[in-house]
Amino acid sequence: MKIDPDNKADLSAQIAQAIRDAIVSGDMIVDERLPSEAELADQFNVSRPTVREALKRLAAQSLIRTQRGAFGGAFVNRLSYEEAYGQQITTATLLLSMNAVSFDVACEARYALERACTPLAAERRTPDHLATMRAEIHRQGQPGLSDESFCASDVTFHRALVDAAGNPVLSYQLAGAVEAMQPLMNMITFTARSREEIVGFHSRIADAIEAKNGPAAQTALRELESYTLHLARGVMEARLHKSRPAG
Amino acid sequence: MKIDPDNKADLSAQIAQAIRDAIVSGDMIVDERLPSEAELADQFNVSRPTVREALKRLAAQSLIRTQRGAFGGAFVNRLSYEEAYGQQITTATLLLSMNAVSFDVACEARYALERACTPLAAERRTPDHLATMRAEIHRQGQPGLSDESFCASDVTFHRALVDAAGNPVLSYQLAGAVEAMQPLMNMITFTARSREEIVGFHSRIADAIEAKNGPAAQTALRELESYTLHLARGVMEARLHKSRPAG
DNA sequence: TGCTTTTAAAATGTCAGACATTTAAATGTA
DNA sequence: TACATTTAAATGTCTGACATTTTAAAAGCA
Repeated sequence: MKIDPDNKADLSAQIAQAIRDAIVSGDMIVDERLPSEAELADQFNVSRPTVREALKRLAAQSLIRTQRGAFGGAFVNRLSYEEAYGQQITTATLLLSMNAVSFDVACEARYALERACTPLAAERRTPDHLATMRAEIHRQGQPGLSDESFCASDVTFHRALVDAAGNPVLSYQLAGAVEAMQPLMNMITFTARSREEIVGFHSRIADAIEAKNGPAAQTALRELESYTLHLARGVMEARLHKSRPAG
Repeated sequence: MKIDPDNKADLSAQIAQAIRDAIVSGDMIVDERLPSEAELADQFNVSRPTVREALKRLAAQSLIRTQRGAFGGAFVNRLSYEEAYGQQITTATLLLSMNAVSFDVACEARYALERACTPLAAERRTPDHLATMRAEIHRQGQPGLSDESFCASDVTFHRALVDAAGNPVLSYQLAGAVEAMQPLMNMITFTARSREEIVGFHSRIADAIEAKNGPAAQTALRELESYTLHLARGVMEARLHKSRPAG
């Protein structure tokens, strides 16, 4: 594990990259302990603060975890699905907000991914998944539910649908797309009428999944996508008129 | 922007979180300059090295970039798709290798996501996308191509397919799944016969996309998935027998 | 001997201050 | 005016120190 002395980039970045490579390539295995900060500083011929900056970079990516005390140190971290979800969501959220991805594009991606899960979900769904979906549908029908809670319930419903596919990689991939869209969804104020419609779609989806009818679920999802887009466009238009009252 | 003095966690982690929140929530906008390290140190009542560790954490997530010199400093970074791809790929690769996701699961996820793109790709593909796909198919037919190059070409082909959908969010989502699987794919040694078959599937997919026939492309993808799984199982089995020659 | 308490050591976490390097603006000069 | 020089502000790095946490070993005691 060496660094290029001619490189102009930050030493801490180079060191982080060297260690990252060692981890990703499998040279360092899960739970293996890295040399202490002092030892790393010696190895790379840098000071301890520089090494620490490098380690913090890796910690930010959940590649390592640190433990204080004697026989503590930095250890290669087993990346859990939870941590991966978190990073995925942060990245997706930023990507959506900063690149000003349109609602249409995000919506399209989300439902396309979700439809990819439905055939598997229809095949493999457990009573647990169905129960979660039914419970959320029930909650969504409650009057007095805030828009935020309605959206949160919506997310839970769709996650249950995705999880029903029984493929953690798909769940991980979709977590970002679905959760990153939540702020955008929250901007939509759901009238009683639109909630009723959405609950209808959800019921159709749950029914289809229960009946192991993948294509029916896909059709319902497709219609839900159209409806969501329709709602969003209404909101955008209203906002546009509001900001230009003369036009 | 404040931190909890009673919190036991690393100060640098808390500071990073505070700044991250400010960025994600939109309190700090793209290209806005953060206070200098010295000023941040004052604000948070910590030393400069601690602030620096926090900033390195954010830099590792591409949330900020730093610039040296007068009027330099840390700036809120516009997360580019390229950077997001990179992080996505690193995370997905680790997730696959560390959690020992089976080839079957990864394969299933990849093709499910890819099939989600095909209807859009069939609708929107440009001559450019078709040309890329054809070029890669041609390359894959060349004798003397190494397995690594064959796999790389395979990745390029599938990325072109995904990009043809014209939805950057989908492209981003899939980059991880497809590229993270490459090391696993590289383990498979492709015989002349299997290459021929794969090229056949690829041609069918390209033809279907060109003909704007989404369902046909999906069918071909489904068969390609089965075939890939078949090849992989053969390799796994051979490896198993090799490691237990007595059995 | 066996258990509990104390102690010491090793590691990370934090701080202070200094110097090096880079960069762009401000200044001076032909 | 155009170019070279200076200067100031910021990050990058180093040294050395102290604080805190944690564990293992040593010491003390029944």
